[in-house]
Amino acid sequence: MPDLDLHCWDLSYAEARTLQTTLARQVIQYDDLPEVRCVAGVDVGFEEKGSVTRAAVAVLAFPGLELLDYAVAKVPTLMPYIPGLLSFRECPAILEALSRLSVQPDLLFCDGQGIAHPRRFGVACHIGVLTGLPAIGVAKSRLCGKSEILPEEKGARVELWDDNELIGSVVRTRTAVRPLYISIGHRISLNTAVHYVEACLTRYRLPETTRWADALASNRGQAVIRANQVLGR
DNA sequence: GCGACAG
DNA sequence: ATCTTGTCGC
Repeated sequence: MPDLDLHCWDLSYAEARTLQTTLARQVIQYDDLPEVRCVAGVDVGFEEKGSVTRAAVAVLAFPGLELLDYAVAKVPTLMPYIPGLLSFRECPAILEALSRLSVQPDLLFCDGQGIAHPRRFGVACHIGVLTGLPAIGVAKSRLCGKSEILPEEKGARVELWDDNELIGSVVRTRTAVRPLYISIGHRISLNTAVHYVEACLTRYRLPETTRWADALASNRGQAVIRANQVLGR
């Protein structure tokens, strides 16, 4: 095993790509997760014209989806957004937020791709491998790969392929809305990943995990108040 | 050389 | 991602 500095984030783009290719071999692409009693969603936003990265994590009970815990972290932004290198920009803040949780999730939903990535190492894989947590990539748009036309009805699902590899699923979570791109992050199979995403849906395009994280990460403090009410404080 | 391109 | 209100459509 090479001596890698996994927590050095200000890398050259070439170094970052090489690290992705190396770490991709550590992704576990089959089901290796405990009984799922709580799931978490992560979301990242930016402040101060992008100089500050803000990450929010929301932990929900499963399958009830009640909010159990949450955490928000702000750290200086070190990398710009480069397609394919998103995780190097967002991971520091996400890891900090995860470390502040008092309830650790059994499964993590990440905004962005898992293995549906040019080097099979999107942000969901990066967070999964570094934390050891089972993780799923839940992206709102496509980074790479091709798929057949997706029917308009809720529940429709087609495979996402790239370079003769099955890298993800394109899933219609509501009728006539843009689909979600779901892929393996770590310690879970594609079918199980899609199963859990669908189990966290209510009446919206995004799973509740992501919706809670979005609300907590947004600038309006209303969400935090709501969170405190739910937590009984 | 010409697009494509998670958030 | 972010700047931002009301508005059109299923």
